[in-house]
Amino acid sequence: MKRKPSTEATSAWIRLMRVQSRVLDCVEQDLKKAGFPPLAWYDALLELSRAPSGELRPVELERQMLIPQYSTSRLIDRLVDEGLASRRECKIDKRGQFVEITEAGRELQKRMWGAYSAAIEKYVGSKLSDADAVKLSGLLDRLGCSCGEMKLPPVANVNESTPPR
Amino acid sequence: MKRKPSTEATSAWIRLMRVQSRVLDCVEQDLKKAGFPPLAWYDALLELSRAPSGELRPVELERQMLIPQYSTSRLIDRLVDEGLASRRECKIDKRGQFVEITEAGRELQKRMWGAYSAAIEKYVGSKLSDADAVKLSGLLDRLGCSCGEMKLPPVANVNESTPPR
DNA sequence: TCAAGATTGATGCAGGTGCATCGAGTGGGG
DNA sequence: CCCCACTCGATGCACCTGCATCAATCTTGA
Repeated sequence: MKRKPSTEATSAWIRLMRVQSRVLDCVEQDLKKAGFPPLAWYDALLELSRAPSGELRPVELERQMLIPQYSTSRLIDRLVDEGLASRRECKIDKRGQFVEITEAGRELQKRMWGAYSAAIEKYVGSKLSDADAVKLSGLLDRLGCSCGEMKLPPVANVNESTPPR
Repeated sequence: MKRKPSTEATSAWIRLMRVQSRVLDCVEQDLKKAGFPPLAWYDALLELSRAPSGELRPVELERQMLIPQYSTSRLIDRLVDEGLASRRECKIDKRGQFVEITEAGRELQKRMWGAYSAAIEKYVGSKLSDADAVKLSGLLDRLGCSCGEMKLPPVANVNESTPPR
């Protein structure tokens, strides 16, 4: 009789899986209904817009977003196709390149934040007091910071002008 | 200055997304490395094995698993292809059918639970006290039970003979 | 200096997912 | 009884993902 994971742990696991997939679904649906592209585009545009001169190496973007290399490569393709970013050659390392956000990209990112933040409020903010949100973050951090080893910023300086990291 | 979602809520949202994707990834990887199929197969086999006579209507399975209809249909295809389940006609409603788990299916489900439970312990159980796991479950439930309207069972009666719902 | 190995980014292929739609079958109201 | 609306499950299509691998370039160390 090993009983490896406690019933409590198992229950938390199940809820983690189900709740995030439901909530993510809801948010993505809201964005889509508002005529916006998927969240991944927002994340990429945000990272680019944050970067010193609006440009990043694909490798950097990849590390920020925690997605595989080929996935980054194709996401950039799509952004470029839509005129939201452009590829620029990298003089110092001819293997590499820079990806630079365009004005259209910056603008889309800002417009998306409107719908995105509304969705976060609707599906998360309105369900939890700030104190509970902090508790939840703390518990989640305990899970996150070790199966991989990425660090999220301590507790985030987020407001309407500098959206989420 | 609207500041719709508090920074606390936004931070919780980000962590929810990132942590679950990391943890899920880890668990799926462990299963794959142990030579098992994806978690979705396990979930389906579990639901089938729980059902009164080891069979369910696809529609039921769909509702249990919270996945779209076409997805269920194709998942069943794969299970049947691998001999883990079989389709049986439904006499009372000729549109429908029953899906019945096979012996091979039941056996695979049990073997997978070994690897699966070990992964849950590794990535969740070992990171959280039971009390914290309960807190986490409670907070997650507050998010889950309203963007859709499914109810997870109150807190789960899970042990080594009756794996997670 | 040069070969071996590591890093960057792209891509062919197989498979999975979402969307729309279809055909078969049911069932309820006129 | 029949027609219309609905439910059940399957499927064609486009797209997206993971995996393996590639070519180009950089770096290292003998």
